[in-house]
Amino acid sequence: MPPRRPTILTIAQACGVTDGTVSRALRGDPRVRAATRERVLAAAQRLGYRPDLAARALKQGRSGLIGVFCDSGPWMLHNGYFGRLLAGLAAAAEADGRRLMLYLPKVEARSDNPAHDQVSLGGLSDLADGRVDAGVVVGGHPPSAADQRALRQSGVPLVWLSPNEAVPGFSQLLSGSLERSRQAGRILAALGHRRVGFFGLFKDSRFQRSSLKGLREGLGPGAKVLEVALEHWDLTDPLRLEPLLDALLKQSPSAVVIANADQASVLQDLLQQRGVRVPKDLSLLSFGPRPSGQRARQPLLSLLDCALDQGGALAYQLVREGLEGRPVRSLTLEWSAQPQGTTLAKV
Amino acid sequence: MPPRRPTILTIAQACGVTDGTVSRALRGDPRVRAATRERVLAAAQRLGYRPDLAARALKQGRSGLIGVFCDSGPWMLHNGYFGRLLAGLAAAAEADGRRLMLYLPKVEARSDNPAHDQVSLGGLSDLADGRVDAGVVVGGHPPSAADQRALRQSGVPLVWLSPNEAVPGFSQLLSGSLERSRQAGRILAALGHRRVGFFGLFKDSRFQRSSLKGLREGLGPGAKVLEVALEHWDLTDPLRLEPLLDALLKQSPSAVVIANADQASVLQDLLQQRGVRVPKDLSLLSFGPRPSGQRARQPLLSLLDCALDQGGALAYQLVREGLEGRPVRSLTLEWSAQPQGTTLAKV
DNA sequence: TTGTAAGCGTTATCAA
DNA sequence: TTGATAACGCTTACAA
Repeated sequence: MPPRRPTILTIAQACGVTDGTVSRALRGDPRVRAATRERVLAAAQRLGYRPDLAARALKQGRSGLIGVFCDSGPWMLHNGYFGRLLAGLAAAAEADGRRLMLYLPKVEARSDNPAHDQVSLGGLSDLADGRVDAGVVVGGHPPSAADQRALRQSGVPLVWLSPNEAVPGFSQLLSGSLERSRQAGRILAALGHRRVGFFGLFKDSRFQRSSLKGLREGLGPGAKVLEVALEHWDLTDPLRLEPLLDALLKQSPSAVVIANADQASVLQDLLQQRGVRVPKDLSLLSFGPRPSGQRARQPLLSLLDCALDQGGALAYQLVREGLEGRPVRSLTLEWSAQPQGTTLAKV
Repeated sequence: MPPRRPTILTIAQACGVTDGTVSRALRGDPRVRAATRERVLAAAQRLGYRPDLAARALKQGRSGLIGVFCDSGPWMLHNGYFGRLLAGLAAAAEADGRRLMLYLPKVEARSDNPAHDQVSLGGLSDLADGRVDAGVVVGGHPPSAADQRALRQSGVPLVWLSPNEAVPGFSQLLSGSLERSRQAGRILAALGHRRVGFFGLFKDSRFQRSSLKGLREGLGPGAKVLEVALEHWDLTDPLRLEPLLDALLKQSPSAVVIANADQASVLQDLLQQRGVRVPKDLSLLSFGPRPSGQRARQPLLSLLDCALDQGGALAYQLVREGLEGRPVRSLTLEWSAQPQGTTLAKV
């Protein structure tokens, strides 16, 4: 048996005081004699005491933990977009004395213990398990009515980090797909482009619809938008992209807007293989931080950028507001007006 | 005031039984009458009861949480290597009914509350705050003696995910930089390469030393290894890489081994700009999963791959062993023997 | 300035 | 089969 870790009572006995006094001394309460405080601190040091934050959380009713639910699995952690957002969120939380707890949807149901589902459904409403003070939901799936009810009832303030869904009653950080696409449209219109391809994701998804809407608005009347919708999360598989690209090229666009920057890299390579010169024959414009492996590309992919670290901090700001009981509200990520890169040309 | 969330006692009163009985009913204890159980379950359902896992953890002495300490900050989350490893770890933990809690080193010290440091040092030994059953440390910094002592004393089993450090007394998942470099050397030797450049990181770091050692062993006697050491974590900045690359090229290697695959992408671009034909003039070999934006490259970067998701699962395996009190041990990541890609040629 | 004691929500032991 | 009761480690009125 390993010796149990020292508690506040261990120290109390070592110092000949009671646990209440030790607690006060450790927390810097002024109502304790200087000599006593020193004895207590010395003993704590000597015994290697570390406060049990779980017990403290139970007593105080708050844990200092923020739950993060990644609704489409762990791959989000190393995704260029969500990963950066999460990193920003984590940094902001940590700087404010809170930590992140990860909740992932359950891949396979564990049915070995019949009571287990009562404990952990492995779903969104796990955020109401009493361990976190607030939650952040990252991803696009709209929550089920039951989950929404459970979470609303639990009183845990939630922030949604969704592409574009509007979840009533919760704070949200919207990705701004409408606004950024509108900006892209304006930039291309100014260069004279009238036939513009759009490489997006999932036909008729909210993301796709708002992107197309923004692009059309930005381009202005009379312009033609050629839609491509990849029906799969694997955005960079050349085998999936090639037929879509070839179909798009047949419609001879003068520019292509690509929702994902990693995907844009792959398309650059496919275009080169086809002898399509960028930006002479075709202009390219994409979004997001430049993929790290792409920084020496010639020509350099033009991007509308977004400070995703700051986006994460913004999400944390909403979390704080929720914890303070302030009313819910929505923020939208800001995308830079100037596309940096060299894959844009006049038509 | 929002109504407090229902507890086990709320249910007990609603059903006219005691809290003990409710607890038993909910947890599937056979020593409870079927009729009672049904009444309890119905009430739990109706009231929207969710067990407070924090309280349960306090009582049972284990929380089902694994602490993850990222020793060089949140950027690790979206790093191609660590991010994937973490994702694998998270998935394995979740499948086993445990969740991950993130610990990041504190960016700036909070000195507003003098007692705060007693509570949260923002360092490695925070893993002993009583909230996690075990910890995973990801990164290369060797732990301070004080941290090691604190953690050993706390009894929290720890697994180190380090490039190559050996931390005595703790389980480790080593990256296998020695073995993979040896494999790379053998492959190049078989193709006749005798002058091989190595693009690594931090001169005289353990990582660098073991990589060079493995490469030399694999190449065999008489071969010449030309070392390049980037002295910065920003691996893909073209401005930093260009002078190093030019210096290397002056020594006319016939092949270059590049430790990081993102970096290799940038180097591919820089080589193309310099008119160096790959693999005709220079063979390239790197490690790790192919960066997603690079999948349509011609020629395709040759890589020794490693299933990092499985690596994460392996790390979780070590965590489990620690929780079960089994002795500590070290595992090493396995790198595939066959380099996939087309940037290798005979000399 | 310190001690006492209640309680956070749960589980577990012992009686009944 | 159920009820009382004592923890788990900590905080915090209230009393002394």
